[in-house]
Amino acid sequence: MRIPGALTATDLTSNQQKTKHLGVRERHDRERESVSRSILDAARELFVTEGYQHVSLRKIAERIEYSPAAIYGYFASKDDIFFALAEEGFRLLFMKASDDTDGHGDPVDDLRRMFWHYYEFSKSHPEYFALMFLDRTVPRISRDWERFGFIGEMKHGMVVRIQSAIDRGALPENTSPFTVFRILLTAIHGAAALRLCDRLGQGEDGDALAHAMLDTAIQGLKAGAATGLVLAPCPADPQD
Amino acid sequence: MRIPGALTATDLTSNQQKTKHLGVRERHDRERESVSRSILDAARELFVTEGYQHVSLRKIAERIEYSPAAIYGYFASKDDIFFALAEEGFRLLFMKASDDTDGHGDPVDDLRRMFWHYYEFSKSHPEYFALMFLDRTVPRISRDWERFGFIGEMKHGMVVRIQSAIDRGALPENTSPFTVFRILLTAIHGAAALRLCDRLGQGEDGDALAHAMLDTAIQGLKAGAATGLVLAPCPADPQD
DNA sequence: GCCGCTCGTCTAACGGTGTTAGCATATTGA
DNA sequence: TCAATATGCTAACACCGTTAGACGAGCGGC
Repeated sequence: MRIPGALTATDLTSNQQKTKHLGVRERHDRERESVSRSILDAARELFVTEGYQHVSLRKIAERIEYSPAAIYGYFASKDDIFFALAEEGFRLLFMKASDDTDGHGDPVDDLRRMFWHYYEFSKSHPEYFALMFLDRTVPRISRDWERFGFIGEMKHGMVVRIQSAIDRGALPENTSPFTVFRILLTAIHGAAALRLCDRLGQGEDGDALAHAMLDTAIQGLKAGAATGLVLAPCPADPQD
Repeated sequence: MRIPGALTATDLTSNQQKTKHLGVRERHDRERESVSRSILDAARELFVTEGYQHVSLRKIAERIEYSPAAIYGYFASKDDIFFALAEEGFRLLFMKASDDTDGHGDPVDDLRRMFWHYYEFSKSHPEYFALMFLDRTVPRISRDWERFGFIGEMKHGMVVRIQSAIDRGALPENTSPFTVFRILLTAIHGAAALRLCDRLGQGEDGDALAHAMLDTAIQGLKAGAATGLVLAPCPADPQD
């Protein structure tokens, strides 16, 4: 067994003996995580270059110089690898979206930028995006929404920012921030999905479409298309 | 060789001899089409019940009581079967959308119903819809848009209806019907895709979201969010 | 009527997939 | 030193899309 980039067991033998048996399990855990990490890294790189569908466990195993069966010591199935990568994807999207918590400029512009990140993410990390929001072959992801607890926090943060924009006059007063969240996400998702699934007309500008779609939806909300309407907030969310 | 529902060769032997060699090719063609039809029927039924990804040529072959290899006499590849089904799907969507060419009631309502069909189609024919608008594993479909010539006609018909709605005051005068088409299609596509890909919150009402999204987009266009903006009409379309 | 020929189907296989069983081995704790 | 555990491996199972080659039925021309 070779674990690239990690200390081998023999390197630490003397240290381990000095400290009796303390830290042995920790080293084990570290080694396990190292292999697990390399599996995920290999899978991610292969997804980006070869495309989700054409990546096999054998290719991943070959890349990390392990046997295909060895992977099952770390992940229960191929789905589980995708699952772990999806979590990384959500953290990535969350980081991108939260690093410009402006909230002091034009509130409409704030709304726009908030959801534009979603579209940008679909371009910069297409494989992650497909995994998280498009793919119908990894069904468990939708059943385990709540397993990613931080998604709730992420959503909550955006709802707060939306409420702030409403308070600053960007949208009519009696507009539900949940509804705004849903509507704008749906709008930008439509543009992102059409572009990523290659369903635009030939030569059509996806960016222009996404921009126009977002503007149109915001304008529609501004005109009060959804005032008084409350699209149920996800029950899994903290009701606040 | 058994072709269910079709006359066997021996049944027609006497007739063929009476008319010398006339009609032999026609019978051949009929038989070919009958088998081809049964392949498509089996594939469609299996897609609906088992889901696109889990249908194999072997299952299709078993269903029609042929060997897997026999299918290759009718379709060059598994992709080609999907391709043929996609064409059926577009014709289906076209029929549904064109059977209520109203154009005399409320023009806004006319717009709404026009695109609501798209959403309804995504519910009534999810496998067709996924094939036509979501799936990223059948890449040739996007490269061969123009192979479905009638899609151009379909689009044209909708653009005409949109222009009619504009003329009747549903939207500002200097609004491009192409832009309206693109925007509303994107909006309703977002809702349909989120629902079909199972990415809504648990218990969230997809219909309500789709309705609100469509209304919001129409309201936004009404408010002039896209006046003067021309999202390039697909070059493959007849420029009119 | 007989002989090539075409056509359609079959069996068998190739190279691939996700996954599992069982064996070997190295490292652990006593 | 010895049993136990962990973790890798090989080999296989049951699939997949696809192809090569054999076989046989029906056809057109002689």
